[in-house]
Amino acid sequence: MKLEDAAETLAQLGNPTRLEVVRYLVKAGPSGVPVGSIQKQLKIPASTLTHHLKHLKGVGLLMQKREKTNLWCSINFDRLHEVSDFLLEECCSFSLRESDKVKIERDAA
Amino acid sequence: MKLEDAAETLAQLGNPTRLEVVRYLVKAGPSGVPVGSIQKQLKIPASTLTHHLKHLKGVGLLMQKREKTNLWCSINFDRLHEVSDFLLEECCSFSLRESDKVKIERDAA
DNA sequence: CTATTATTTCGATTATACTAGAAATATTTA
DNA sequence: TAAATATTTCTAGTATAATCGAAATAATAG
Repeated sequence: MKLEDAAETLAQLGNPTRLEVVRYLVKAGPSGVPVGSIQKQLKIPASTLTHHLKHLKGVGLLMQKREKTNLWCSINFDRLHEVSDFLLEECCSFSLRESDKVKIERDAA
Repeated sequence: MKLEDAAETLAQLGNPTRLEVVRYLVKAGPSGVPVGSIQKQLKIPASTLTHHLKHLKGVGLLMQKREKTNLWCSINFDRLHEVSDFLLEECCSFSLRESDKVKIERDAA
């Protein structure tokens, strides 16, 4: 993943309203939910929601599929993994959490 | 990690210049590097760099330590893990990458 | 075709972020 | 104290984003 793409994706995730939508879609799973359900559940004005969904779609985090009058939205888990991976790329040897370090010390003792 | 904090942290990571700094610091490891080294290596104007470092520090991604005239900067790996974890929280059952799915199918065959 | 439901576009307001040059401050060395 | 190096503050221009009501468009059902 290129730095510019990762930055753009992270920027889109960096809006509270959008992150709330993303979290909702993550919980919803691969089958997704209609736009209207997101709107009602999270109480986001329709026009605002459309605006944010366009952003999420723009960076490939959102997949959409029409069925009757409803537009079903689902998260692109692979894309979410990609950006998550980018953050920890090339830091393997340094990336131990404090909690993990404690665990190692305990094992050694 | 609260959604608002995660969003704010992701937003800070979402700027290309800052993400470049973060990547540089991740590669540098726990010992870190002085502000001036970042500035020369990444060719970021000093005032711009200070501005961005302040942002990164503000969300706890950056740690600083003075030594003589140099201010050494290092990444807070724990914080980086936290935000990375947030993205995939509560999606365990759905979070398999396509590549992993293929592997499972192959094992089953 | 009309009514109903779902979603998007338009338009306007308001706020916030990015950038970097110049000057200021701090810290060390001579 | 003076000079050198490192970093920050100040300031200002420019751009981009968030928000949402009202109106418009799509898609289906009756």
